[in-house]
Amino acid sequence: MQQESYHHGDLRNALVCIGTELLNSKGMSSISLREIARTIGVGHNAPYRHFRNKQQLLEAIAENGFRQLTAKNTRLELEFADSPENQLFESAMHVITVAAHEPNLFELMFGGQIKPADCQGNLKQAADEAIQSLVRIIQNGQKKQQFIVGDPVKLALSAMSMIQGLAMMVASGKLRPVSQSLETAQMGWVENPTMLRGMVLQLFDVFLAGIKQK
Amino acid sequence: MQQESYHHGDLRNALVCIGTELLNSKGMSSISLREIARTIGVGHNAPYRHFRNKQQLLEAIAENGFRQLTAKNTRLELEFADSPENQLFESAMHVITVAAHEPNLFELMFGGQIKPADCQGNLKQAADEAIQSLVRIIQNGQKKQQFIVGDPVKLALSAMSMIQGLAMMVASGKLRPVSQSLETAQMGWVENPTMLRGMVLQLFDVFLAGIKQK
DNA sequence: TATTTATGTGGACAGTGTCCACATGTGTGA
DNA sequence: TCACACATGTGGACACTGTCCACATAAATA
Repeated sequence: MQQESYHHGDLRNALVCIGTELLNSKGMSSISLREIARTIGVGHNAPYRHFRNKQQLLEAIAENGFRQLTAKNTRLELEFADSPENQLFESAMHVITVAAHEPNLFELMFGGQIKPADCQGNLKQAADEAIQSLVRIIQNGQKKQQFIVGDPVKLALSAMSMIQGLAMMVASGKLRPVSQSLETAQMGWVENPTMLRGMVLQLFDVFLAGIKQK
Repeated sequence: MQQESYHHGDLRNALVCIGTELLNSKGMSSISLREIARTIGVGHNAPYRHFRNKQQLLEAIAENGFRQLTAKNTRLELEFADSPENQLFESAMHVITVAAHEPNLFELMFGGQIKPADCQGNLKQAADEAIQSLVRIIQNGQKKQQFIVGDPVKLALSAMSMIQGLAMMVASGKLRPVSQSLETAQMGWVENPTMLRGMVLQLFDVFLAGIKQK
């Protein structure tokens, strides 16, 4: 399985791949370039042949994440071609699922560690494409007169805020589905996917009520 | 100004205070216990007399942040006693302002570094109080029949999602106010407070449309 | 006043990101 | 085919980090 040659052959990819795994298992604050290299079985300096520094590797990992979001949204457009509302909900659900299953990747992508505006090139482009794929979903809804008229970018940003907010609370473990009374309102964890989906549906309804064409 | 005595006198407070400053200026990933200690002018081990480890100091900083949010919300209830809608908007605006001015503190509070559910004691309590102060604002609106009926906790979570999402995008520099067409839709920075407020107002409208009593 | 307790100090250790000089392959032009 | 440039990987070094330890000092207490 392991090739013993001096040159790895596909180290850049391996770094992003193992980096993502380690990010998810060890967490944002304790991930280290050296451990990634060690895991791959390569010297602690090899990564520097492919990335200028640790930050650049993190950016590559995030870029990868954004591309997957875009791809998912594009697939959803086809899968729910007749219902932009479903496209929007499933898109949200997907982001939230990522937030629940890979909270550290989610935080890397949408947290402060990485500022797409600050870095030119691939990362910024990937992030822009992700937001544009959401704008397209909004436009689908407007064309079918299911969503209110208005600047689709603003609606998309609004939707994205809602989605991000939910995802963020899920990712950071601050949301709990069952909370009947004021006294027990608290931040907590969502135990299983079914509950998660139901909860998201409920909260999403409030947002949809604001965006739906009457 | 500086007392030269062996004992600092109020080191715990100084750690939280200077820690917050350094967090905001240096950023989440490059803040260090040793530099905080150095800045205060105390040995690199002194902090360990007040916090078990770095994580606990970070939690104390976050706790402080949550308490300030709660205090702000309580003040807003009085200031806009006749308009829960204003209470809600100004509360959101405040969170978003914190996100814009102290993005690192914001990220510490709402990011994955800290999980209130995991830590008992003061931090969890402070975080719960913050969310409950928002629930109270929602209830104010329901009492005045300005907001739709329904579980106030769910509405508050929904509002919080919206607010968090906006704040997150602002904090991480992924939001830009001017983006007319699909082609130019991108993540960018918000240049000034006036624009920020206007933009938040617009996006918030979508959410309010869903929560307002008709 | 004597002693316990709270608080601060310095040294040590393993681990980190990043720089450097050097080693080893791989591909290219003569 | 061969010499050589270039891409890629290695090990050593450095400053810095979080955390542990034993020790020092001040404050509180008996």
